[in-house]
Amino acid sequence: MTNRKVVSFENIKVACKDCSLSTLCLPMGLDPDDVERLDGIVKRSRPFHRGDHIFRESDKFYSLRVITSGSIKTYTPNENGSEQVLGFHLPGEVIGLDAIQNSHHTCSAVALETTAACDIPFDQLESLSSSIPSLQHQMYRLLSREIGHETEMLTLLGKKSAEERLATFLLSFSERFKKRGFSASDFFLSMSRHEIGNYLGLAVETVSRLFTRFQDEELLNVERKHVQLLDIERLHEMVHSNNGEKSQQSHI
Amino acid sequence: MTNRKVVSFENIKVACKDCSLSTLCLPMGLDPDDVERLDGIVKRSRPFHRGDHIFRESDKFYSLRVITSGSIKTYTPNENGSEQVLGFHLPGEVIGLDAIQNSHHTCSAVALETTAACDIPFDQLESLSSSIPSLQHQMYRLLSREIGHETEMLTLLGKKSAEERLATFLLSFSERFKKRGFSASDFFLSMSRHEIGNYLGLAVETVSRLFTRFQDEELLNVERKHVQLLDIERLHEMVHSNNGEKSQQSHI
DNA sequence: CAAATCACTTGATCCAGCTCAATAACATCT
DNA sequence: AGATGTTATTGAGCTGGATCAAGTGATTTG
Repeated sequence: MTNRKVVSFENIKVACKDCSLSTLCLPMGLDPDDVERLDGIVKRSRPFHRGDHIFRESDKFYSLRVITSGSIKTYTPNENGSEQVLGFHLPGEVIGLDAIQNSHHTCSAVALETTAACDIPFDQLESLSSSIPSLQHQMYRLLSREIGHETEMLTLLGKKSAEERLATFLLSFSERFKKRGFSASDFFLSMSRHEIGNYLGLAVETVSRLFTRFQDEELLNVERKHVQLLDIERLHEMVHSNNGEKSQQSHI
Repeated sequence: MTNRKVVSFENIKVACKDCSLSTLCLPMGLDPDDVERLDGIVKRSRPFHRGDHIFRESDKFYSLRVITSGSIKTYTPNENGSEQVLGFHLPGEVIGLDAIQNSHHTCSAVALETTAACDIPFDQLESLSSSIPSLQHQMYRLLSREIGHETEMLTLLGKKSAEERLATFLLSFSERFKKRGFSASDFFLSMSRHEIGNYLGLAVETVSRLFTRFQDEELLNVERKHVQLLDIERLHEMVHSNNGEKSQQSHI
């Protein structure tokens, strides 16, 4: 999906200050000196291939990961083999935040394609953030933002129709790709229909039918994983335009 | 109840070290000295009455709040007057964490009954946490735990049946009351059926019918807001016992 | 106190999205 | 290239929970 030309993997690590993601990632808003110090604790992990796990639920938690290229999904495995997909993550996004609370991962993360990540040992990050107020601030914001995202997902799953869910999903990717310098209207989704459905609380068949319908309505073209949004405007309306339904209110 | 020597009569504040919630709240795991320092920035806010807002969506964010008595609900108002209930909060729980990200509240909080709260100015908390590593750690854990909670809600809303949702809801209150020294099987719910339904992604009527059915099945007695759980065991089974359905998996 | 309002319950009906089933399009392997 | 497995699409029919409608208690108001 994202052929970022970060030379080659293995040993070469791009310094944070030279990384194209620095405006999305932790260094955001830090002084150059502080970025340097942060850089000192960041490690580049080996590249992951499609299907490789970055971590698994109940693994001991050592470090946060920042995706640098590729994409991953996080999910909670259930006892019986079913799962709930929690999110799809693109370069610049931090995963593992849920694991801070008790030093164990509460979800699993798996690469959806060839993926590289930076590794930030949390204990070191923690002490570093004690001495760099803006880094601490950045961490608080990051965690808070994650809460905000999940809150939006709660509304999506609690109140929105299937069509609104898929539209929201597509627009989210559109914006995130755009923010990363890719096309907002022409991209590849690295996950399966099944995973999309699971994430959105819908059956695969529903997702598939919606794609077909959106295409019939000339909202987009879709060919397997390749999506071209033709009418982003109308997708937005679909999402915001009042779910204006029954005004579900719960008076005090 | 030891009073600190603070100005007004309304501002009589129990010191953190003497507060019965200290094992649930921020001071958890802090040295006495550090609790003292934390105590220095905590203010007791005026009591709120049923229906009073603690804060509203888009209000400027100044401080986190810790409920000390009573209960509140948080919700995101939609343009059209509908809303999504995000959570119900009991003494010892911290609200406002979502607002750190951009200094504005992203949800509203309203008292469900007469409620008191502590007020922790966030900028002061932030600088204090720079100099008290265990407080910083506690903050990271708190934020991470919130992410974990929301993650569980995502699974609830994405995959669970109405009956599983209500059972989960009841058990959550049971445990939280227990942790606060109240009965795990006999309690009052401060929110309406409507609010429960909104929170769980269900219609009021469904919630009402489920209460009736649970009562018929001798899982509980319910009389308006008064709930007595008769078979917590079976409620647990209902939740965990595999939703053993169709093993929704999304293979990579 | 009755009247009005609000919260909850119960019944009847409906429908969005699920399940089941068959087929089609790819992908991977030998 | 063919065989096998996986992923996506499409159709048909079913169902859990929503919606609509009516009634019953509580609670508040005058």
